[in-house]
Amino acid sequence: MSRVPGRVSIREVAEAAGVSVAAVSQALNGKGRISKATADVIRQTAREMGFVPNQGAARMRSGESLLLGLVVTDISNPFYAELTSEVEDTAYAEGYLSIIANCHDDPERQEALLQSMIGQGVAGLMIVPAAGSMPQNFDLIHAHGIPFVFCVRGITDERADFVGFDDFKAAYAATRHLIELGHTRFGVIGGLTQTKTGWLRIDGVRIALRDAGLALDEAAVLPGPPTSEFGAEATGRLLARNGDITALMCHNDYVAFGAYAALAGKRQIGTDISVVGFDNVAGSDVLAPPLTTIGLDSPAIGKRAVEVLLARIRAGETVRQSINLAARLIVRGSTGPAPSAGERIATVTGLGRDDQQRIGRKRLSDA
Amino acid sequence: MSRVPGRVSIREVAEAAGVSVAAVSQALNGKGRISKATADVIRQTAREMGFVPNQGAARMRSGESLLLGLVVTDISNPFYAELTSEVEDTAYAEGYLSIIANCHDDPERQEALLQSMIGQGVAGLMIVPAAGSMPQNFDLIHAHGIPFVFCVRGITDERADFVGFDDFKAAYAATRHLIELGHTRFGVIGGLTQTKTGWLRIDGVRIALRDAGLALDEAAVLPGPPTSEFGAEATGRLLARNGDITALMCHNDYVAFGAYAALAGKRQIGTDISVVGFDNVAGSDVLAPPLTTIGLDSPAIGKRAVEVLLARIRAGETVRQSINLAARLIVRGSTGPAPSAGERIATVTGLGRDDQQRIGRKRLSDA
DNA sequence: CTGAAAGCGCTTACAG
DNA sequence: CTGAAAGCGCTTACAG
Repeated sequence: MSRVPGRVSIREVAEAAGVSVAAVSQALNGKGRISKATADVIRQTAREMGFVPNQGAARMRSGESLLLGLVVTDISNPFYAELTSEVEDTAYAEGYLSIIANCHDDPERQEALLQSMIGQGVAGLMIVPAAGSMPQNFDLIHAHGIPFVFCVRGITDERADFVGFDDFKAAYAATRHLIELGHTRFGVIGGLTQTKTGWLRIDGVRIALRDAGLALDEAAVLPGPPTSEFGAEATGRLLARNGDITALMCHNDYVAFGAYAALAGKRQIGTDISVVGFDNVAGSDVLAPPLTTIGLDSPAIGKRAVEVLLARIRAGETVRQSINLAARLIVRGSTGPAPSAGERIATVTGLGRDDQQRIGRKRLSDA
Repeated sequence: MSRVPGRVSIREVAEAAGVSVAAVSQALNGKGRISKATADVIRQTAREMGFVPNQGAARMRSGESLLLGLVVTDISNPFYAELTSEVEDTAYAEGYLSIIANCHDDPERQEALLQSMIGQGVAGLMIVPAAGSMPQNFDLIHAHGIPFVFCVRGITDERADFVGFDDFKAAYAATRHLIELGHTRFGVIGGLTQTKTGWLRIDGVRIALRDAGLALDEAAVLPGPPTSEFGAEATGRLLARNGDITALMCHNDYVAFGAYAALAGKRQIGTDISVVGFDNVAGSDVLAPPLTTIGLDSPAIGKRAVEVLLARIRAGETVRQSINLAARLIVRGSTGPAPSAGERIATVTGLGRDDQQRIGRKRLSDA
């Protein structure tokens, strides 16, 4: 009925080559015992006829799939665009095609997507879990015996692998940097405490201070949404209540953008107060002063996710792993010596702006 | 063998619900004559059992597919990331899943991808053809009766639809802008003349000048690769041979970046010489001076491509269409009055840098 | 309104 | 080394 006239089946190839369909299947897949001569004839015939095996039929019979699924928040976000691109490249190199989709942080859409991907027969799934996802949102995948790996955002789900960044270590390193510049009074803004990422980043600051014999004033910790609006508001509150802080750790760069706005005309960033962001988003390097931040290597996440997934698909049951790639501190003009530290160091910037632009998207080294 | 234990088939649902497999199929697809009562029981049973229909099997029998394929140059390129994201969103809204892949401008990889996608049973394909693609590279798709649409880059292939930008009109508009500023001596650099895009952009300049009663000095037209390296080199040659030009049309922003480098210390951009780019890539708004360029609305391309493809899939054979979306001239500081025009206008910028950043990724209105 | 059966295009034991 | 047949999970005429 909707049978396409042009589509040639394995049977037609078999007839044209004068062999059985089994012979064609074996010749094309290099399996079974077939003489080299017959196999060559068959392959040649298949090529001439424009034969493309129906993978759905093959998958149905053999149970083997050459399809991987990836669900991210939003492909157009540069961070995920890079992750996605690398996932596709890595999967392709291993012979897999990728079904890719946006969930837009909507758990329901995420669930619908996952179900559709299962229906298409994916061999495995990579998921950046939508905000608010619960382990039971992934029951269907598990019931179907499909391996899956969480990326970037962790979910406490012992059935899946995880590949992400070490938020704790990154926050710890950024805090060390500020401590070394002589800062002792810290503020921390942004980050939802119901998320692991939110907690870990705050903990990194807390523990780094403790390890240096300093204490984090818990009144100067203002958790909240990861937005520039919140950043501005929280900074305003901090200035009113804890006006003596000299170091401001922001949950991410957007929160830091808000902090910049709130500090304008009140404090000199990099001199009176040092500000640190997280993510190294586009624009963070062209602020005045450029923002010190944490660079995350999103392609590395994508690559590792595919590797972990394929290992599980191919090896079957193995021990679950949680992989945290190190992030990189990018020191720019927004951090400087604490004002109390008498002497003023001339310039504390990492890469100049020109360097940043030249390095461009692939600016981060693999950790 | 590799039969997954958890996977439940339509037969198991039928047994559990005490009906035939045909009844289950009809109930789940809303086809055939089934009493509402039975259908409800069946649907409930299927849900409880976590039944997910195997689309490969369904496709094999019905010939209907819910899979679309998209091949772009590089998903991590922001332009394609936005296009890709919009394609996925639009396809999802219509019930389709998207297989997405990078071809990295490699025609062989493109062909391999296309073949794999056919094997997976895509209902239609969207392709940004790899540089150097020939119509015969798409014979396989055509032979399989799969509708396809070219995006962004046109290929002279009457079997496919096309959705892209109107390069000619855009170049024409940019040239008009410069003519209105009093420029009469133009240089044009970059763009491969074996590509349609290359020709159309140059033609736009040529015809706009002719329509204004001016002539383009063909000696000041230097086609070449769309890179900043070529931009710098070509600008150097132009300065030596046609030092009197006051307006420089660049094939794209990267070529313009090269022109900036070559002009440094020799001409004041926006005063001595006006420069126009194409694409509004990241960074074009933070140059000194910010670059006047053409903004392309990549999400609009993606959306239209899906619409055109679905129309063909659903309606079967209809007349082929070629859709050119208008681009938008973004006037910034790199274009100003021609130096001969006595009086100097204070500032000629479009959006300020802050506006640009605020508008961000979705900066372009749909044409 | 419902069920039994054929068949979509493959792969895989199983005979020869 | 090669072929005939069963069966993967669906949908669709076709009987009842």
